[in-house]
Amino acid sequence: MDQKTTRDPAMTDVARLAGVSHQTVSRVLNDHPNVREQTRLRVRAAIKELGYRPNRAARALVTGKTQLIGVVAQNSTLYGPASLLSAFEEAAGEAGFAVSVGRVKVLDRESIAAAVERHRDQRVAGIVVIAPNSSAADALADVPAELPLVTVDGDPDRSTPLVTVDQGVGAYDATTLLLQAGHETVWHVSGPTDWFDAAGRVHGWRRALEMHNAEVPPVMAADWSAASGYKAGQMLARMPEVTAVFASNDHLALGVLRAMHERGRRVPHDVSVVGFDDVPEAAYFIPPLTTVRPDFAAVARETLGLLLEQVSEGESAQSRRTIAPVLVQRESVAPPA
Amino acid sequence: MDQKTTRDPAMTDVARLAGVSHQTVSRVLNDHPNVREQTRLRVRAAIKELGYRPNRAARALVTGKTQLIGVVAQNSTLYGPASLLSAFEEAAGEAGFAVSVGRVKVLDRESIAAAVERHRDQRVAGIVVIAPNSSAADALADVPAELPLVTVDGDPDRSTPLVTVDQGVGAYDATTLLLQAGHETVWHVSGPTDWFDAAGRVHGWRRALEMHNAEVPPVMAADWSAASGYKAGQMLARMPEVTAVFASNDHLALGVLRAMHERGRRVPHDVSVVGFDDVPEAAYFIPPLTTVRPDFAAVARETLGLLLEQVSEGESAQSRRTIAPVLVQRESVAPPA
DNA sequence: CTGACGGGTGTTATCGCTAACATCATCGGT
DNA sequence: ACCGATGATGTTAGCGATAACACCCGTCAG
Repeated sequence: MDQKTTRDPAMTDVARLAGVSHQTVSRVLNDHPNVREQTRLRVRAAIKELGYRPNRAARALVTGKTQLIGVVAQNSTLYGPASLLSAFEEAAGEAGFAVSVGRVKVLDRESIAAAVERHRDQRVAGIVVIAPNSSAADALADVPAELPLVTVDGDPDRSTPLVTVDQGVGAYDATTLLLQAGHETVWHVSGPTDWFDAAGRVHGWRRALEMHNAEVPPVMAADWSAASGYKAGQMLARMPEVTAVFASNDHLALGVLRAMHERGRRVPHDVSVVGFDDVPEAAYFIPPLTTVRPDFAAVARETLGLLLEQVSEGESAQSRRTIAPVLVQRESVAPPA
Repeated sequence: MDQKTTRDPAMTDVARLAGVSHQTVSRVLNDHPNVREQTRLRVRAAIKELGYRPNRAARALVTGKTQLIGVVAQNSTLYGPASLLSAFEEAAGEAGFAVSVGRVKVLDRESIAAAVERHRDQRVAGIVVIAPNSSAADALADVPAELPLVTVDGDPDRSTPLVTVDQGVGAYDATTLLLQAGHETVWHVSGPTDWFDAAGRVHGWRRALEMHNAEVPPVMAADWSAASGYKAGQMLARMPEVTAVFASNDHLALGVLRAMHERGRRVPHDVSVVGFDDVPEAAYFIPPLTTVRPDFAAVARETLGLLLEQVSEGESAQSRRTIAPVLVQRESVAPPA
């Protein structure tokens, strides 16, 4: 009954059952044109009957190509990167590619290089690096040019193919919303300054202020955590002239919200707050947070597209794609009192 | 200068350079004992000089085995699952295995079966399924028995190899802490009842209450979100007899914290609260949250170990490993007023 | 009527590796 | 000095696919 040692059916088994050569089976599998319809059907039936599944290793060996994409990402559970990764895995899966993730503890040159090496060992068709800060971007210099590579959230000033959320536009829109509500100026609690995302948001915020001839207050630098948002919020809450705050992400915004609340400054009645990311909880903050929503699924799709272009055309297209985020208006913004 | 068409060096190239046969190179690579030290060094040098890297496809073809592990996980950004996945990828990477992640939108039988099929197409050495609820666990019946499989966070009542956090112990400890602080009983805000994690925590909580002859209040069922924690918290805040709450995760706890705060019930002076998960922000909640910390890295290690055991021994060990979480005491627990 | 053409199919070589067996020294025991 | 055991290495045969070419057959133009 049990034939444990029975090996999986191979192409020749299918060929024998269908009464054709294995090469014809291969042609059916790869949709070659010159196969009679009747033969095609016979082969298909045999494949089904045997439960045949092509051996990717054999195919990779002869073609020299795999259907694998390597991703290098930091070992973090921050909402943005995690969502992006998740979306990318889904998009790649739908396109018939498997995704191999190489996690890295810190984004330094050495770790990234090692992760890239591991992926090359696997003969991946291409690599995606989520490189949100400059040390990560630096590490990409080591990647051999012939390996298809796309950077996500990387350095906008570099020439590698890059897909990123348009931080500037998102921040500009958020800031403008606050100014148009009537606020004289908008304060900003920023993410870590060596992150491109954070830098881009600072830039967009400043541009909006300048565009409206508003005073540009000093940037409150923080990391991405609610804790640091809270600290920054405590300072802002003490300053009566602060009536509008744009936080670089929703967790920072949460910290600000809390600090304001503790100080008795009501949001949005006394102070308006806007975040960035639209984390799932944002709609349930008190008050529900107006924020900027990046389309991670779109970023993932574009990344995959750019990578596959390089894979098939061989050329490293010096290309860049930017995804505009949308402003999600909820209840944390109002005109100044 | 540019030899684009030059193919990667193969084993025979290394052999030629080292003046040995390709088989000897293979022996060096696989640490076979019968190779003279001097030869070994010569081969190593040649490998280095050529920048040779073994072709995994060729090896997989002849051995019939890959160094790939498939993971099936839900496409979610919940803290627990995301941390677990991240830790697993790291552990597997260190053990020389690549991880291919198959994301699934919903944990139903069909989606999971499809994801498993995709992994089988890739000839993965084994599969890990993060199966936190019963529909996911049901789907595992379809997985062929010969494929090494480990379930994480799965059904404790099933016979598949399983690694999981000891929800019962964690909940028991949390509840006991509150009882020993002097509270008459402890209320519980639970996660979705079809999740094994949530069920296990309910169980541990109830066991602790019964052990101490405390009254068992009705379970407040919620999902995992802060929003639902807030709703449950609003009810609890209105009930003066409620002095202690154990929430099934930190986000729920956050919602409870907020509801209490709004109602003017101070934590921990009037009401004590304990969470579960120890999310990074938990230490910065107001007040810093006492919670239960699962060791995701340990779960990942055990999962990998169990899987590799199956891979190498062929037998599907009917095994189960449980990781005890630790109670992290911060400032959200105090004796009743 | 014939030869060029092209659609449908089979045959053979090959990818880069490991398994299995073959070969050839070297060595210790009697 | 002979012989089998052992160690170090080479030789050969696949693994399961695709690529390249060969082949057979109609069809159609000249």
